[in-house]
Amino acid sequence: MTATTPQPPTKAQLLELVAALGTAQWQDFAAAAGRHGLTSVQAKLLAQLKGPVPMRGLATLLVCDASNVTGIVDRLEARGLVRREPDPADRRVKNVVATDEGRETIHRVRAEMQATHTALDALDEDERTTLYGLLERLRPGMEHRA
Amino acid sequence: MTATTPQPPTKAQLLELVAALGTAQWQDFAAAAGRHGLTSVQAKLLAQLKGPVPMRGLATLLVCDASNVTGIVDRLEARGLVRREPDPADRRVKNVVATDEGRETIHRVRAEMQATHTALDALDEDERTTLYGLLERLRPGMEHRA
DNA sequence: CATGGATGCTTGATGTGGTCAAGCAACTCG
DNA sequence: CGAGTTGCTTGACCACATCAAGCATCCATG
Repeated sequence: MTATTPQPPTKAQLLELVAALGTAQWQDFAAAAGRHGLTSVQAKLLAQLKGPVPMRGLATLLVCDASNVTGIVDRLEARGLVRREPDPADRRVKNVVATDEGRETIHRVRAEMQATHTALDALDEDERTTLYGLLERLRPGMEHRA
Repeated sequence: MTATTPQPPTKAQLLELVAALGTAQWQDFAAAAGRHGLTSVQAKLLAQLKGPVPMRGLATLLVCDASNVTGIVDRLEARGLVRREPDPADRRVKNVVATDEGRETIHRVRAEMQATHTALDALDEDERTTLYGLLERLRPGMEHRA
């Protein structure tokens, strides 16, 4: 059942498969976030905070309106997972940083994505390298969206 | 450019890459749907309708509450993209079917996912076959989520 | 400088998507 | 027949998405 397949998959099939996987991983992420009382969007925002990020930057990263970020950060801040601090260089800007608890929480969420982790275990190192290489070639084209 | 890479990617890196690709594809899908006046969820529902599907089935497919489906189908029906028809075998059930316009619309949405299509063009047939095989091995583990 | 235009953030209005609890109609099975 | 189950809708409520408006601050140009 290995590659004796003379039939390469349709672009549509491949597309569908990528979509299914993306969805599955997203569900897994959302479920893990939910166990910690976070919505998936809140968790996604938290995941971006490796350092201080201005509100505007978060809007860009999340591909949404800036006014939207205000509310999400409000709720995260209310739970003490995130802090707004003034930017020393520009008083308009508020930089968002994860608190210790915030970092801890998002770390756990990632670790708890069991379905995704066990799925990846199905591949050995060579296969992962191959997959990584192929996926990386797909990425750039996805990004230059208008 | 075959496997002379001695460094296999971390699971975390691979995971992140899959997530990024899934997000990019989703954005592409949402944008295409938006151009036709549909939200991404509406388009996703429409994409499931290859035949008649009961409301309950849609809830399962979309992994959400049945009460949620009511509203989404309401809005699609108001635009004439979808119809509710009674199930001959069970009068409780309402089967949702896409209208001609609905099928046409979702078909166009798929076709307009330019970023995704051009990304896939970066791979030749062999690579697509390889990728498909690898991704398929990932899928089952993603699905048996509780 | 001074002032006009950009930029960063928040607020408010509005629509959609998500949950849950409750309700009704219809099926099923003892 | 009657009790329980299932399928769908409704209503209440919150999160998230957009847009338009507003305010503070920055910046560039005169």
